[in-house]
Amino acid sequence: MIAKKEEKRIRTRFAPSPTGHLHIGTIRTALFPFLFARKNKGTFILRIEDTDLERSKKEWEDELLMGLNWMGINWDEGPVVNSSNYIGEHSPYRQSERTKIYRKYLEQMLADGHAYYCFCSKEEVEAQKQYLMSIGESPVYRGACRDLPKETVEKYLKEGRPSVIRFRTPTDTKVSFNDLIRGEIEVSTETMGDFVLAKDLDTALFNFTCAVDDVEMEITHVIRGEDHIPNTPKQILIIRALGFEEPKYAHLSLILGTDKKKLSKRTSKTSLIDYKDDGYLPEAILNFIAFLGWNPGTEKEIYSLDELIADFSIEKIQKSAAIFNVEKLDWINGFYIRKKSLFDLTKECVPYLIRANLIREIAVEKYSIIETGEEIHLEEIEKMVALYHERLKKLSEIVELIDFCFLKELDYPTELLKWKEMSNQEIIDSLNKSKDIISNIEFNKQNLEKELMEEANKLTNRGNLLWPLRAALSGKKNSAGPMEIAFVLGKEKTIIRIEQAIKKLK
RNA sequence: GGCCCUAUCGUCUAACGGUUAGGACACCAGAUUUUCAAUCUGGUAAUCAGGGUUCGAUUCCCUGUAGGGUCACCA
Repeated sequence: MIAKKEEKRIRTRFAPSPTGHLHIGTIRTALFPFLFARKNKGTFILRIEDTDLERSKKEWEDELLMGLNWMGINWDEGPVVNSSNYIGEHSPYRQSERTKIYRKYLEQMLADGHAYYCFCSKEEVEAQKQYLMSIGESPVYRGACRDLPKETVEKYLKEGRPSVIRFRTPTDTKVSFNDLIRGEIEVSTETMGDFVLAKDLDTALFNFTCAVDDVEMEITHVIRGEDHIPNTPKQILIIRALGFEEPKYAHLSLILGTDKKKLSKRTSKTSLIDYKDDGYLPEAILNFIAFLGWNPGTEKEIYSLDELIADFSIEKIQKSAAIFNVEKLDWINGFYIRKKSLFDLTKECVPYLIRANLIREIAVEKYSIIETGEEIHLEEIEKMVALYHERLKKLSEIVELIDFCFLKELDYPTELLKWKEMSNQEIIDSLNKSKDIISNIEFNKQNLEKELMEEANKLTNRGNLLWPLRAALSGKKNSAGPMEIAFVLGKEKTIIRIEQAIKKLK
């Protein structure tokens, strides 16, 4: 059955090159075309632009794929997977596997005169550019090879002279396109010159491969970073020379660091992996990144991926660059952590505790505490995590927050036990009082709370009882409350810690 | 240097040409509290500058300024 021809289904692509760590800004240029495709029930394509064999590495591609997967940005098309390496059913398209396609179009352009061989040396080209720059003109190639007689070209080729393939850019005309985000953009062909399409028939370069693939893959909307604006007219020219119609374009602004420069390692972490390791949740990063340059026009700010898809629209994308502001990311991350179930949160915290050498996994949901050798079940760790569920901004912080729960003896200055103007003797008395109460009650949360607070309320300042106790139990200036901690620690450990503190004071 | 893009609180941003220029993060103050968070309440804080167009410009136009991108046989 022949399907009725409907209006073009939307197809977008994300076309990264695997030449380094997966940048947080790269995630954003993946997210927007993804959202646009999903919103419009279209197709989202992943195309790895690895024509630069020198710089492209498999490890970077792996990191890229894992990162996208972690964020929930999945692509729809590509060669069917036959290795177990991928989580999705398709591996991405790779330009390194498409040289035949590029060759075909290159030959076509050479044959119809849209492209030509150039035999100028790098030095000649460079010198010309320097000169043009010095007289205030666009530094572009305007070489002699453009109109080399056919016979000369063939002769040179036969001689094996080094050459490249250039585009015969139409002179003295303008290329314009309607950017979906920025509106009309017009560029004169005089400012681009005859740029290089390929080093040779089997080594096509970026502008050419990109243009060819966008039409070959029937991309309807090219959504990419602002840094590609200058490439767009070139690619449009190539596409038209090939006899196709160009897609629509939308150029996203860049993410800037706090120094208002392109986000770089100088001012913050830049790779997604670093954020992941630091304990940022994918849903928080997603929410934050989406709102850097986009908003729904309402006051709703918390968005899941599905909600983003539902409300996404290209018109709401901001034209200006946004500064990456970690404080807001921290806030959103804390928000998502608070929303997480305690069980899930605990499971995500465990790897951090293991990495910090506080515990070691010995069986499913069972661990041993490194320092004491004691066995501990996930449920008990859960109680510790619960103490800080509301305070946590990123998962990695859990280590410094609950490390005291796993230690045999705490190391802290005696000074810490002192609340306001208490004397040593008063602190000892206070701790003894707490110890008596804890020793004599039936040990549970309610009793702890009730008896200790009752005693504290008798004093002019509750801190006189509660501060020394809390400091003795946690060894920290800031922590959760003493009753909560005592309950998590258990009766025996609680009493030992009070005794240790008293000993310190004597 | 040429070309291109951008410009609202410190930051992310909202505002059919008519609003006391709104919200969020951060910050400050208060409430709560043994501490630190969390939470609640309140507050400080912005239309880059100069010209137009208009009865009226954050909004439209021009110029300037500032910032960014790009000018590879990289992508």
